[in-house]
Amino acid sequence: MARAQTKKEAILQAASKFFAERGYWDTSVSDISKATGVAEGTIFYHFQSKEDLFLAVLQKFKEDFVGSFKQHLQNTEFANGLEMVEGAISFYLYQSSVMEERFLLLHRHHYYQIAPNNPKCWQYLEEIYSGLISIFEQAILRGMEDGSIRPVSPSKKALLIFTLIDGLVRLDTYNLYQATSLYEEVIESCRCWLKP
Amino acid sequence: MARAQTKKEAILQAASKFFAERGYWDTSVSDISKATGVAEGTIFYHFQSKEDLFLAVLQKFKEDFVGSFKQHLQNTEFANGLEMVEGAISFYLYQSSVMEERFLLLHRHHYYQIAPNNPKCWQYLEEIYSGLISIFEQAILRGMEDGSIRPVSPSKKALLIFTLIDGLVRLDTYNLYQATSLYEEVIESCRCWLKP
Amino acid sequence: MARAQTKKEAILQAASKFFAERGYWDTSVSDISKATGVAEGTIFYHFQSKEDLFLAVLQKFKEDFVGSFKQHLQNTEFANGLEMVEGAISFYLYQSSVMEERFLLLHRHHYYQIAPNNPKCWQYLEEIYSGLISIFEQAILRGMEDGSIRPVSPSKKALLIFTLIDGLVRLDTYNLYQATSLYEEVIESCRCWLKP
Amino acid sequence: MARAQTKKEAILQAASKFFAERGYWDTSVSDISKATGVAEGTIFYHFQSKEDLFLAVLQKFKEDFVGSFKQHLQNTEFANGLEMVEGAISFYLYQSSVMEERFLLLHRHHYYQIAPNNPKCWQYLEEIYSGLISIFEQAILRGMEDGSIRPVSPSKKALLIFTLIDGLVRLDTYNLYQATSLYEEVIESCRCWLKP
DNA sequence: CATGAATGAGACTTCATTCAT
DNA sequence: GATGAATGAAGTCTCATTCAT
Repeated sequence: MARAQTKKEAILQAASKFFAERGYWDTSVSDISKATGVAEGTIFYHFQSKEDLFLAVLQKFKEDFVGSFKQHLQNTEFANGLEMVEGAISFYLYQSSVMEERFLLLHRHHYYQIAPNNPKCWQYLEEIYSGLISIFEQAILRGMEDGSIRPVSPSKKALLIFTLIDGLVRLDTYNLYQATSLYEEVIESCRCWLKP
Repeated sequence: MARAQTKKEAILQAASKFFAERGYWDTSVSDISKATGVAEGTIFYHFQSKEDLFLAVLQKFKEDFVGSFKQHLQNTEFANGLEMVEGAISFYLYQSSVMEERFLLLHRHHYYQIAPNNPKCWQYLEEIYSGLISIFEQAILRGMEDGSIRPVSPSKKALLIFTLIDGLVRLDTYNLYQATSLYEEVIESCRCWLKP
Repeated sequence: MARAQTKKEAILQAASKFFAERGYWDTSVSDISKATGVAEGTIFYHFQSKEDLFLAVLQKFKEDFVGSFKQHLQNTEFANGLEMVEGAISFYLYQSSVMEERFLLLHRHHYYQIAPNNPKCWQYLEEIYSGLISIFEQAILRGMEDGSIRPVSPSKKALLIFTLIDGLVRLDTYNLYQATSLYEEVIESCRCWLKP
Repeated sequence: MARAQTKKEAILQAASKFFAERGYWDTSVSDISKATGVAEGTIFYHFQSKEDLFLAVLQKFKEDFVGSFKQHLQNTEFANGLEMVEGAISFYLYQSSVMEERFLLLHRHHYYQIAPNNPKCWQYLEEIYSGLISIFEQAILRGMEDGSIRPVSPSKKALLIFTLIDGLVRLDTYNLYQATSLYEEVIESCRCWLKP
């Protein structure tokens, strides 16, 4: 993690870590204060409220994660659309093993306690999910164009694929199943859905 | 919801509802007390602690949900294993539309804050998941025997199918996507994985 | 401890033990109920309140302890008054090493929180102390008559001797000093006060 | 009592008074809050817990009382060691009549419920007692050197003398006996133990 | 910009006591 | 005689938030 340049950044970083690892309700403003060495008052100087801080963390997460995902795929050469889908799956599963923290933040449930009464939270959440799903959708579209993928409903299949791999990561994060060990099976199963 | 016969049942019912809808941390014992008309002290007379109450809710959920699922499949005639898999998928998705509360309880994240320090919570959680997944596994095994399903790894495919539909229900519950509208697509996709 | 014949006795015995070992405030009626297998309601059937139960324990203590002390001295032959004083000291220190529980009850401070508002508690307490002190006083009187003790104020010296050995037992009970190891020194010191 | 300069001091003073007069268990944090006009939350801001507050009170007591005792003896001229012992006895008995509160805190039993599980409490307690006893021990040593006291075991006699006068103060505080009226008798009795 | 003492509402929990059975 | 479910007041403690500096 890059060293924070300002107190505001330090707060954001620590909050990110705590919210991901312990969850929203189990993280106190005092925890963040102690971990950063920043006074409690200062946190409320930079962020209107704890909820506001959470939203800032969520926004940063959205930009970082969805952005880095898109960028990775743009910087990589894929022979065709099918391989791009597989590349996206790989990247997602790989990220989950090296950056568990990020996924914990995504899979924590606290959104759904804040979101119903907070349009902004709701908006970020939708943007994250549709951002991720659209990545798969576009890969499928490309595959249909280049013939590596048979004619399917791109949006529906993208949704299914995303749901599948996100669900696996979740089971993994909770230590219920060593789901990522299913890597070959997952790739194979998705290929089965898409190949001509 | 059936009217509770005893105060203990009433507490259990109200706690179930609150934990599912609001989550563990956002439900106070006082909330349950007010909703049931039972004194706070009475709740602690019947349950050692709030966490103990949560465990009782979880156990009841396990017995009710996994039990009713298994029973439904036993009471229904299926032409072959593949149809049994599809029946299980249908039942799961149907349940999610009529008993949203149950799935909210299943998908809440609070387990994962309690489970690490509470073996019993962990045990219930594992039993719920392995109970549900084994339902699919057995249907696949039957299908492989009667030839309606091609040779696959039953445990791996069962895990994938469960992950897929459970993930869809989750997105639905959160109102992110009208995932159950994908019913036909899901059935078709799973058939693609299994048919000979 | 003799097995209790009635529930009331069982309550009294368990309460005695708990009040001595844990103190009044750290003993709950529920503790006594669990330890005896007697229902909580039953305790309040036999004793008006927790304070009332405490008073019953105190009264029993008074009768048992002061009584057994007096009896021991009556049943023992002493060559003269001085030896009787020494015998009383021995008995007190010996009791403290074999029946620590009794002394804990005596030395616990809770009396002084109950006594100010409860004449009965006050009365028991005075009776216990004056009972014990009068034992020493009478031995001194006997010693002055038979010439084994020089002329002193019996009441004052009795009070000093009692204070001394009771204080030592207290330090011992608290594990602050191995006070009973001072046995020889104590006997010698008291003899110094009394010998002709 | 000096007027408190800060809220923390005010809390400490009020806690001191309550713990001494009513004891630990019969003093609630709310009592201290009401008596000082300080919010309950503030008490927990300055002291981690009620037990922590008690420890702070105990430490202050140790420093104040043992310190002022030692200082008094240093600032007073004594003809010899025996007179110094008598001076210490006088000071102790005098203090008990003018600063009853201090002795109540010392004689309360609550230490012995906290100390077994709290090394710091245990340490303070030992320091208080050994501090007080060593005062008498040093006076005896001086007396043995200057010949005003006959050869005795300084540590054992110091312990006996302390136990005696501390026990008397306790009986006095509890209003069981007007023990300080025994002043002459006590002095005479100790002299009997020590004089050549 | 930043601080940290102070707050008070509300959290979980304990417990002596009551009362219908 | 005996029970145990039920109570509610009171306990300790947490925490997001405010405000004077």
